[in-house]
This record gives sequence, structure tokens and C-alpha cells, in this order.
Amino acid sequence: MNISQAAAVVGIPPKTIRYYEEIGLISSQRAENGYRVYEDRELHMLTFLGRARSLGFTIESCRSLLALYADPNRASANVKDVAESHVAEIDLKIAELKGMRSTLSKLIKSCRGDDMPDCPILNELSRPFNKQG
Amino acid sequence: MNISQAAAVVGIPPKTIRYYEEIGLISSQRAENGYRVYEDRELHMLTFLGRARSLGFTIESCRSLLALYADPNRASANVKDVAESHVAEIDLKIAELKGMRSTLSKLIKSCRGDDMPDCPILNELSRPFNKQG
DNA sequence: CTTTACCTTCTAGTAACTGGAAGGACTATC
DNA sequence: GATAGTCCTTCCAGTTACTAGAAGGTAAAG
Repeated sequence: MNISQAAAVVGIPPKTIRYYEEIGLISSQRAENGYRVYEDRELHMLTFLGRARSLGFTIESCRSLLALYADPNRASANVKDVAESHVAEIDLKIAELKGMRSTLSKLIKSCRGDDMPDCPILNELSRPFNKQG
Repeated sequence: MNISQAAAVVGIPPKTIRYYEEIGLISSQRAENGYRVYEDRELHMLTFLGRARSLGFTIESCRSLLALYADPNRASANVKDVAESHVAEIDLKIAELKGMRSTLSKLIKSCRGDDMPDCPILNELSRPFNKQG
């Protein structure tokens, strides 16, 4: 199977697959003509990668997960650890975004949004630090 | 006021202030010795930038907001538009993160997390696409 | 035999900084 | 006046995870 067929099967662009190979996340066999060849093993790993990335795991976390995946002597506790710390990171990001959203919503509500220049949003953003609170 | 004093006042690292100048977000006067000099106007704009960035506005949105801030003939509706579309983006990100979190939590719950290799998390991540659903 | 579509590698660009090197300037001390 | 230490300058490189595009080889279709 060539790269674009593999790409179609696992839902990852060819460019991205080459990139994953370049950074050593996966490897590939080569045909006589130099083309990359993908079979079951590679397709499994690419599928794994696509799913992990779509769950927001960083490339480095994916590297750890793939190593665990490939290790028949792994402890599932190690996998769970990686997943749990990722959930913790997600929770942090969600909290941060919610904080932003809350502040912004208040500002938006206070702004009439008409054709006049007076704007509480701009006022708040430029308020000197010593008047903050 | 030199750059590191300004940095302390507005809470933005000197490096970042130079970067903002490099990309044309702000400008600065120079002293005879070539040092950047910051006064009220620049401090206001840096404060503005710091707040906007901490609310998650992109640099390009900050550029728009600064232009509106500097325009005495602006319409507050334009500011409100920028803010509202940013809230929409935040909502998208939150939804995405919540989706990830939900999927991950289920996987984590299904994993015993002991010293055995059997791991539903890895199983799910590597499950072939034709068995998905 | 030509066109089209695929493959290869390499380079560069994205967002928003951050770190570090090389060298000039200011301040404090001896 | 010499020296040490801290600040300032510019420029270059690295970060994350790709993505776009160029130049050129290969394969399949008509």
C-alpha cells in the first residue's frame, strides 16, 4: 500500500505521515522504486497515532504511548498515568478558557455596540494597572 | 523609562515587548544611547496588549483592537464584533476539549491501571477503523 | 509518447514567543 | 582609571505540529 492509500485508510494526510516518520514516531518499508510501503503493522500504528492526536495527546505523549503499545511487558498503570495527566492538562485549559470567556462576556454585555466611539471593552483593556482590581 | 522597567510595570517580558515592536504592534522612542524609551502612551498600549493577549485574542486581533483603540471615530459595534467572534472561538475550543475529556475519561475508567499489560486504552486507540463506531 | 497523477526530498512558513550569543553602555566599587 | 556587573542592543535559532510548494523521478492510462 502506497502512502496516499494508507493516508485514506487512517485519515491522516500523506504529508503528516512523512512528518511522523521524519521525527521517528513511525518507520516504513520501501519498495524498489523508493516508495514508502504500508502494511498492517504501520497502519495500526498510524491509526493509533491519529486517535491519540485527536484526543489532544502531544507528539511526545504519543511517543510514550506508542512505546507502551509496543511493549508486551508494559503495565497498564503506566498508560493510565499518561492518560490521567493529559486529562489534568485538558482541565487546566478548559478552566483557562472559561475564565477568559467569563471576563469577555461581561465586557461584551457592558458595551452598547452602536456607532458611537465610547466602548467599555477598550476602556477596560487599557485601564492602568494601579486602578485594577 | 527603560524596557525592563516598562516590562515590570505592564507585566510583559522585555523580549516580548521587543517582539511586539518588531512585528509593528507598537513603536518606541529611542534615547541618545539607542535604548528604547517608554512613556505613558507606550505603557497604555502595552497594558492593552497584555490584557487582550491574556484574554486569548490573537496578535492579529490585537492589531485590530489597537487600531480601534487609537481611532477616535471608531464605532463600539466594531469592537464588540471582534470580542464576540473571539467568544465564539473560545466556545469552539471548550467544546472540543470537553469532547476529548469525555472520551478519555471513559477510557481511563475502563482501565484497571495495574501491573498487567492488558489495557483498554491502548486497545481502543489501535482498534481498526472498520470496527469503529 | 504524452499526459496525468503519484511519489521522492528539501526548503520555508505558520503563531507567538523564548533563549542565547556577541558586543556596546551604564553604574558601582576599588 | 580600571574593573565587575548589570543593563541595553541586534541577530540567529528553537519551540509545536504540521502545511505549502518547488524540483524532479515513477507509474498508470489512453
